[in-house]
Amino acid sequence: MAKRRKVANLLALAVLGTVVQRPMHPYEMASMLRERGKDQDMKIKWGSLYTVVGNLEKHGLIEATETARQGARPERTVYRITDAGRAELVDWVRELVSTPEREQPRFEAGLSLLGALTPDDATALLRHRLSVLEEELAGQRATLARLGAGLPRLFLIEDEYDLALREAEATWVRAFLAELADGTFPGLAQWREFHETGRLPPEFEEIAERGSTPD
Amino acid sequence: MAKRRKVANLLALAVLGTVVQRPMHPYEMASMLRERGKDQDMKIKWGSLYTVVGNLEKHGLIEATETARQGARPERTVYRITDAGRAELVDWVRELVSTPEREQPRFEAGLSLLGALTPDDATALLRHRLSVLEEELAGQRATLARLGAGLPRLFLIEDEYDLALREAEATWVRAFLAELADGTFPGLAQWREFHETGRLPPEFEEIAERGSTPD
DNA sequence: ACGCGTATATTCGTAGACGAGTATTACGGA
DNA sequence: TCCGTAATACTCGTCTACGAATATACGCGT
Repeated sequence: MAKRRKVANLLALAVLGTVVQRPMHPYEMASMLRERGKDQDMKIKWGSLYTVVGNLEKHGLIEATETARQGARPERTVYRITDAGRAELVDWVRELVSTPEREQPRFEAGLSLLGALTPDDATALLRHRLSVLEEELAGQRATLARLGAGLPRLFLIEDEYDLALREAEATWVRAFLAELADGTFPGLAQWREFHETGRLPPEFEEIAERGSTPD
Repeated sequence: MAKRRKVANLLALAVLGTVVQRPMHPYEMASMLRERGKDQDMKIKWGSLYTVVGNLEKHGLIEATETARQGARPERTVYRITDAGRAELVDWVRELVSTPEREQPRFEAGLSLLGALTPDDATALLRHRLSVLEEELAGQRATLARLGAGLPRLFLIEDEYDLALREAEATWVRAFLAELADGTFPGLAQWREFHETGRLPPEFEEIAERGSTPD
């Protein structure tokens, strides 16, 4: 079992990743993260940032250096990474890269309860998802091409990976939609029937009672 | 903006998904979830379960019916879904299905700091990841085939989706590894140099200083 | 030279997530 | 029949995440 990290929040990893470059104060870390677009989705959570920095310090992964004060403002504490911090950073990245981990994406949670919608509703919504997805993909491809011109690939692999996976998602949704649209999806009739009559077709009752994956 | 849910935890969605079938007490919900393998990764978090059930009740999405007591044990409260709960369930699933959302998978976080490892280390770790992934995929394919025989596809789409995405991940990792192995990955020399000399090649210094994605 | 919007920089309170503990019952074997 | 182990069913306390509030500095339009 991966020994659990003293500071588990992924934001802490990002912080270590910035402060390894040069000493910084928290707000500066946030700005650097923001500049890198590391945040676009996960918008900087100020609360967490200071908690996490505090914890990193408590566990000796970073340490305060100067605590300069400018004008009458609260003093900005500048942190520097320690050897332990550097070690933790490498170890953490090694773990993340080497070990696939089952995550629970929200879409999957939705899919697992897709039966709660009517087939027609599900179809319409998936179509919507697909079109948004396609738009976003176009944008991502463009950005990647633009940045790829001036930056080493190494700085962009996360984006390449993200793009690849989202493309796979789009492909999957398209295939699923096709089956729904042309009626070849097996069980479509029963699914529809269930929503019209409000009852499960008899052959499913026992199935619904127990779980669907009796491992 | 998606109005935020009164109860945001995804576990709450799962709970609604079980209790919509018939009234249940918390422990029973957990068992049903476990049976469905909904947990294998996200092992049931007992603490959260009762908090979440409490919150669902507080917001009128479920309500207590009988509070039977057997023997001297603490009374088991049985909950039933309300109309509001049913509405919330459908609305939530609709949202999850219709709207792609940027998530932050752990692997991606690792990739974005891949530069912290040496190319050789990264290669070895990715190979490890790939082999674990392949093994898991074989397992998933087998399970899916086995279950697919006795269950309607609708009950298994999350698994199909998950399989498809993990396959895409494996494919991507394979391609990346190939580039690293045959040395065609651009910037490989500089990456290696950085770890040998401890300094960035001059052409990257300015890049490292500002962010990599000046959106 | 004076507001005023925006960027800088951090603190604090609270809701929620979760691990670990607790207590009872059922069951199977020696 | 007696004990140990597994399953049932929950409670509690801690630790964390995060939103929202706060307060000052700076640039620029008028």
